[in-house]
Amino acid sequence: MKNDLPKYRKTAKLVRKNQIRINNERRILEAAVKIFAGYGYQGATMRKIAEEAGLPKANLHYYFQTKEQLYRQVLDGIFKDWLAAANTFDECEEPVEALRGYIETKMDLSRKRPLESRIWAEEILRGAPLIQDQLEQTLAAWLDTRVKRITDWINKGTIHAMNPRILMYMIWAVTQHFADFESQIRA
Amino acid sequence: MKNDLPKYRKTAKLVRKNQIRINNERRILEAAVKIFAGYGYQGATMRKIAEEAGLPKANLHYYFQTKEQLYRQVLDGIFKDWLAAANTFDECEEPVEALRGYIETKMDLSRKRPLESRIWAEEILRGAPLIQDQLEQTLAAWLDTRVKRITDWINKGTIHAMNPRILMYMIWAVTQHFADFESQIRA
DNA sequence: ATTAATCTTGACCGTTCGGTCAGGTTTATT
DNA sequence: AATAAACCTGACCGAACGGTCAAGATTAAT
Repeated sequence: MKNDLPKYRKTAKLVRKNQIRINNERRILEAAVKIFAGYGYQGATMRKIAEEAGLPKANLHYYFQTKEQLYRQVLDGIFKDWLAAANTFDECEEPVEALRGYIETKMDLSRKRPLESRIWAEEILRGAPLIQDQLEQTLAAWLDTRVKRITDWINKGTIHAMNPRILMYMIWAVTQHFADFESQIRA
Repeated sequence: MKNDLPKYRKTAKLVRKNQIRINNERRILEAAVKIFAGYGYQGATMRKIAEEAGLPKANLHYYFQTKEQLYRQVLDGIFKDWLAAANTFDECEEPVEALRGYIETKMDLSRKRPLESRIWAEEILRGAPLIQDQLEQTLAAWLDTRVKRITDWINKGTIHAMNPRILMYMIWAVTQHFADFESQIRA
């Protein structure tokens, strides 16, 4: 009895209580995306990110202990989006539609979030020094199921025989690179 | 008469005279390629390059005044090689052979010189901040002649109708990205 | 109203960065 | 042999880096 009201209020308060934290972390992460995309990991500085976020530098370190941790969280967000987009590959039965859907979704993602795409590309280019484990585990499994699917298509004669893994890499390469270079291609 | 011998000797001496300079500049450039490829422009330091070259840091600054100048020379070398490879596009009359030859040469180059390819990719990814002008001039002209060629093929019906510029970009993207990501693809 | 927890921040720290320079050594020229 | 030119380098510099911290301000809980 005594607990019900406090409990209810406590929950409500908790939502509001974290508002400052949530808000500031978002601001910092958004600023971090811009700066990391524009300067790369090494070129980006905590000062620039703080300036972009409109907060004192020491405040960034209150929410994210180190530059590397901040960068990791940025990468995490990108990785989740990328994986989600990749799932469109499973929605279609026919190879043409599945591939087209996947490519379009991936291109869309890169176009709509060019900054994140750039950060991602740089991290991969540098050999994914910070997310190698995560990438190897998640990506290997993800790739395997798609490779199996393509193999099935080949066996059924729906598409020409080819190394399915190579096909996936080609699609990956084309979309990623296209997205990254699009702004320059325009010019 | 009096001049002949001295002149001859002078030339011979000049060749030998510059040996030290030529040798050291080569050593430094080779070290710079390794370090720039491994750490990126910002991540690379003159100390690391000096260590890799086995020379004191101050010595690098004797031959290359600034880090940026050293980096520019590295880029210059890569650009020249890349352009030379690109000329294989002109050697064949038939589209299939021309394209295949170009792609193969470019892939070969990327495979044989993965470090340079990486540096190049990173520079492009960052928006070519240091070689934009050079790139725009040389590349635009280079692209134009190839685009004309592809257009001719299309008009003759030798290949399917498509945006020739897009075709070039796709080939470029695939080969470049493939080369850059190959080591990871292997793993 | 008081206490506790969270948030904020200017000032500061040790380290490393790119770059400089004086003065010595080696190599080329006469 | 003497002079000049090119080369070498340890020691040093100011600036900027990532990160810390104490002490105050704000917000939440009792």
